[in-house]
Amino acid sequence: MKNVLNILRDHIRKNGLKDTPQREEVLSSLLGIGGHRTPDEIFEALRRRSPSIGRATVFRTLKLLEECGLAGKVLDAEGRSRYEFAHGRPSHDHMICLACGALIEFKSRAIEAVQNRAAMSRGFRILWRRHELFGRCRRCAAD
Amino acid sequence: MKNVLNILRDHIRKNGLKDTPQREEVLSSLLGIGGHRTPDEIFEALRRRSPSIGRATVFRTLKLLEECGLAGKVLDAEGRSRYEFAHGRPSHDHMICLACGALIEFKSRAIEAVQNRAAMSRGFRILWRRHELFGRCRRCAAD
DNA sequence: CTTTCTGCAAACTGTTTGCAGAATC
DNA sequence: GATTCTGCAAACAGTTTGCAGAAAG
Repeated sequence: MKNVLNILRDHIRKNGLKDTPQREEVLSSLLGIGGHRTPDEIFEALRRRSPSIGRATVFRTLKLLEECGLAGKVLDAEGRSRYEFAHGRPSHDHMICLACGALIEFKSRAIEAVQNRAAMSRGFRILWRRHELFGRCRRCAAD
Repeated sequence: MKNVLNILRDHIRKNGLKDTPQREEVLSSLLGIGGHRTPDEIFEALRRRSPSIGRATVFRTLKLLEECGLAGKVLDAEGRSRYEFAHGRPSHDHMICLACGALIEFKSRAIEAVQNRAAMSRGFRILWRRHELFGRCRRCAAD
């Protein structure tokens, strides 16, 4: 937790930005509630502790966290963005249950290898990936 | 072309819907302009031939085409939806150039195999997939 | 002649932006 | 003190919906 905060603070200092309580609160909220959250979920969670926080600040801060690698963005089945805490976590893919909304992470070296090979052969340089499987999780599989 | 129209007509009849010129025009426009298009691009293209067409009709019809398997939806880098003509085409993945917006399709049996294996082992049933690589295409690779 | 469809405008959702005052450096 | 940040409200983009009249079956 301390080191994560420091990553944020370093990024802020290096870029001549300002260290504000709101920015640290958004980060700790993202860390605290865990999982894959919409900006609004994070906003509502924060609002309980700091009722004066604004929705725009949450959006702006999540973008900032994304820039310094502390947060990752996933698009859910409807194209809404969801953020997850991302630092130090290997890149991973998602299975998204259309029935209950569960987000299951998985990772596969094999997929990355194939991605890299496909990109290479077309002269394409990958900057980031979106790999999401939509369907039904084990619990919802029995319709 | 004839057979594609018939797929649409069959779907319409089977579901007690009505066959309208607008619906056939949206389909032929999607076919005609090709590629991956936003609803608005299709709307504007159609408007040149049929100035009275409404934006809502295009949205409603694209959803209809998706239901009968004639159109597929991809989310672009910003999360906007783009449609492509889909009938009879094997499922495929996309590389999206962040510099010029080019959409490159590719397909890999290996990726599908890994996807299926990963899903299977977690009791997950895949209904559809989203697999998009974002980066720079060959032409834009030299920054 | 019943039901569905269209085009329009208004509503809605998720996100961004302009601004005046507050906080940080 | 200069600059950045916040919270608010308004703006915005993409998409959906309610409705009255038009078209299809």
